[in-house]
Amino acid sequence: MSEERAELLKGTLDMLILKIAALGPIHGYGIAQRIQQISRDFFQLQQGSLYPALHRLEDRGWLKAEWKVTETGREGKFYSLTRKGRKQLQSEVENWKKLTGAVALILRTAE
Amino acid sequence: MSEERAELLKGTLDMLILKIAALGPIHGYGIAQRIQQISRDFFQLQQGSLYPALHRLEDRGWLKAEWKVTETGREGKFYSLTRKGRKQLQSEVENWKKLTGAVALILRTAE
DNA sequence: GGCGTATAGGTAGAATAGCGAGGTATTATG
DNA sequence: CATAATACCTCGCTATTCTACCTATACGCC
Repeated sequence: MSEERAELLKGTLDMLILKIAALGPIHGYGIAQRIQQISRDFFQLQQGSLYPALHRLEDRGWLKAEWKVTETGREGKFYSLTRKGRKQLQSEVENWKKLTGAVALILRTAE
Repeated sequence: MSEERAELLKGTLDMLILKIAALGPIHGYGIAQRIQQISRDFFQLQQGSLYPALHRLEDRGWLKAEWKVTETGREGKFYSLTRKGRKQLQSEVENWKKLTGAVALILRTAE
């Protein structure tokens, strides 16, 4: 019954991954670490969510991947945004702002 | 290919319904209308989402329902928050703030 | 040398949410 | 009398996320 569950990300995952990848080529494992660090441990991205998401984004033509060697000397799949991915990120951010704005309107409603 | 799709609510639906119901007993159809109005048409709650959600919230003991007659003279199922529902709403709002805060941190990250 | 941990990749199956499409019935309006 | 709006509902599909697994390599430590 201990409620220490790892906080989940409701549909924002794609946007967050695209945003991190937009900062420069980065491998999957690194994306998860970055998201966790920047969010101050709020988001704890599971590998079972991470990798399927990366493949999904690649399939949709928003990310492209390239195998390279990391600083730590192992093989890693480095992802970067395509032009389509950059557009997608823009539109997702825009929609996110509208959505949070709409939610705020409702939450602000007084009794 | 016209992109006039009805905007969706990513996991915020329960919170929004609870919030509207917290304003006073209201029937399902009215909840959908209110959400749409207050959000300035951003959220267009479909009935196929609405009613299953209401039943879900009732099953979990967050809403209680009562049949009454509406102002327009028909039968309607009026929902109001239980004590548990009030707690749930509080915690969902709190979590929502944390989540949007965490997302903001990541989106704010400069190139 | 051997062991554990962190790093790096992945899959499979289950649960869940939301949506589209369909249905019923009543009241109001032209 | 037909249509729109109100009010309730269900079924089946899809997409997303999670849990639980699996593999392999590099590094530090005993």
